[in-house]
Amino acid sequence: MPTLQDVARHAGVSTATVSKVLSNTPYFTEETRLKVMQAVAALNYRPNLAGRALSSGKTEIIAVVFPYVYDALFTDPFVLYMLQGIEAECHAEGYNMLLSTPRLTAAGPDDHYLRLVQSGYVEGMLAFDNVPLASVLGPVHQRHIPCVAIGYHETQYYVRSDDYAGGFEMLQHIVGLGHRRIGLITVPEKTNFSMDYRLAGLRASAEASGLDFARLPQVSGNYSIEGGAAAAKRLLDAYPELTALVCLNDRMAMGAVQQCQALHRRVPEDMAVMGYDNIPQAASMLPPLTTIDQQAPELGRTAARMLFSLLKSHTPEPVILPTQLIVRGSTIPVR
Amino acid sequence: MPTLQDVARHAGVSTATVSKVLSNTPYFTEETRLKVMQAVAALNYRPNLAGRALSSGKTEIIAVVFPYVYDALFTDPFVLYMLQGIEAECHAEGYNMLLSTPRLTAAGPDDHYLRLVQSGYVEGMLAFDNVPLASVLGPVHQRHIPCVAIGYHETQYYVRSDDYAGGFEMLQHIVGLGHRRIGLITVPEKTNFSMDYRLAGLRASAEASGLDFARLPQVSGNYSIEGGAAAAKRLLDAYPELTALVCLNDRMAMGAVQQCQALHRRVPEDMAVMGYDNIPQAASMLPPLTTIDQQAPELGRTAARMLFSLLKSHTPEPVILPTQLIVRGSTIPVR
DNA sequence: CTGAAAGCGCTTACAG
DNA sequence: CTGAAAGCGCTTACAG
Repeated sequence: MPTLQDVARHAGVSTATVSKVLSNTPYFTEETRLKVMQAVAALNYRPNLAGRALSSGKTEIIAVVFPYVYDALFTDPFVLYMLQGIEAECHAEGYNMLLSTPRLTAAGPDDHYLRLVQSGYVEGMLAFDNVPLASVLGPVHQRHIPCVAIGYHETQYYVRSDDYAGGFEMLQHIVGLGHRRIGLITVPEKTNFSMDYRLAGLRASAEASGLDFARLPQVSGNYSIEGGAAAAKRLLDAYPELTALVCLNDRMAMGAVQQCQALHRRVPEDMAVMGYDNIPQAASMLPPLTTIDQQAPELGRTAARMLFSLLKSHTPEPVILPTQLIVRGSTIPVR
Repeated sequence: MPTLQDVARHAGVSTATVSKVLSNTPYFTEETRLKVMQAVAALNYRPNLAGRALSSGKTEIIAVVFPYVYDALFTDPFVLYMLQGIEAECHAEGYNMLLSTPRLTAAGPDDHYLRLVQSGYVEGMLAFDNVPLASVLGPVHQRHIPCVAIGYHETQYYVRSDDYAGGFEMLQHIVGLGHRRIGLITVPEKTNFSMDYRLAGLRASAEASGLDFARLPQVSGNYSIEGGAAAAKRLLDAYPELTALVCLNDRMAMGAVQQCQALHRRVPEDMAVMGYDNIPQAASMLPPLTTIDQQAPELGRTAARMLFSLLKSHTPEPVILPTQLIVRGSTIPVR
């Protein structure tokens, strides 16, 4: 592969000149600029990023960190959806995404991750940091690597979706439709901060409506479609009088809808079902799913934008993205 | 951050010694080895990968390339599912994945991608190269970067799923259940090699069964759930006598099932519906979807294994992964 | 406006 | 068994 040296030789200038012309330093005559660009084109030169990284620290790589816990990472469409927003920004800025999937235990992230963080390879990090068990940010802060977190662990730069408000809105919608016999499909507490805040929003909403939250039947569904279906079955068996199921994510809601149909309860006529996330599939279910949009692509996009702002030595403000109620066919007024 | 120099000083040896000890070169006394390791631990040293990359070309990074065409990349669970297999191997080998998503047009991949390929940053590549429009491999071969392709473009090292056999098996199953009035939900030809081969398999199977393939009603569904639903509607409106719908992927099959239910055709009693891919959601639909398993995680895992084999200077054989018919509740014998 | 030279942090023949 | 030294391909004060 041709190097800077080759270009310099070909253009009859010094390597310093080539380097500066290529990084758009002003103060060059049009003539030398032209000579350089022609040599670059003639040799089809592209910079060796390892060389650049070593001398300047610029690698044009950011790490996107998704801790590898539960099955979420590779089965939740939400992940891919958020990645879409990150990709869009990276592409616009000419950066590459390095996908890091540390194994996370109470002792912290694994060694492979530590190695990456301290490798000098990544200019910045975007960390999905939402597991109460442990944060992935410790080693990042220690090395002073610019980082934006998506989640609730304490840190300077972060983006969050307003899960509390989303949870609040959710129950408000259901109650507004006249439902009072409401079953909740949740997840084990303290596995994910967002889920805990959604639940807190539900609780506040229930109390604001004069419902006794502690009395609402609640079963944990473990995130998946199957988990949602199983939870729905347990709820409906034990509480046949229910008229609405409120699920903390769309996948569990999908399972709940299927389970209702299998038990010959029509959705929405006999049972209102509501999800959370607004994953792409939610709109194309039958019936289409009422849900809370947490703007997954925008979440990723905003975090990426903040990171690039940081890399340009600005100090962006944390962002809490609003949620939005999306009413579709799976919820109608109670009969 | 501490450097090799720091470690050498701390241990009272040369940098060459530290470097060699860390790369497990033999011929060192237990004593110096110990001194080095203690210094490494004391300083919490981790190698700077840019330095290593520059001097040895080893970066511990492979690029995973998914061309950005259609909506597939960020909406198809299949992508994430395959990535899971790749991640597993990378993690085992201590490598990192750089996710590259070149915009692909007939003129080839975009400039950002070319820059990456020639950056000296990636030790090897795993390319999802399956779009007839253009290949992403040109610049990779030109720079002699070790590369394994997942797809049908011509290249030395590749992994494919046996789409032709899968297509064949598919129709064979449906015909074996006694169905003769079969509608096909496909995609536009020449947008994706795998799809074309599945279709070729269907054709061969039809002919082997004495069916006139050209006469089977066929509508293009454009990959998505909505596309599948719309295609199913057009088929059932025009050909109410159909008893089976064969869909070239699971997402379209999901849409087809929903459409059937919306039109009050019960699945599987009134209409058998079959998909292809065996994405995670297929098993948890209602009814669960009969499909062809193309072993997505194994596809990614095999490709990654081949690449690591290449990086160790072996010459792996191309692999064609067998497909497997997964019979679930969405297909039963014709009445 | 342009260039000589040092340096980023590693690895690797080559000597001994 | 260990080390001195060159070199990987860039960038960046510093001079002029």
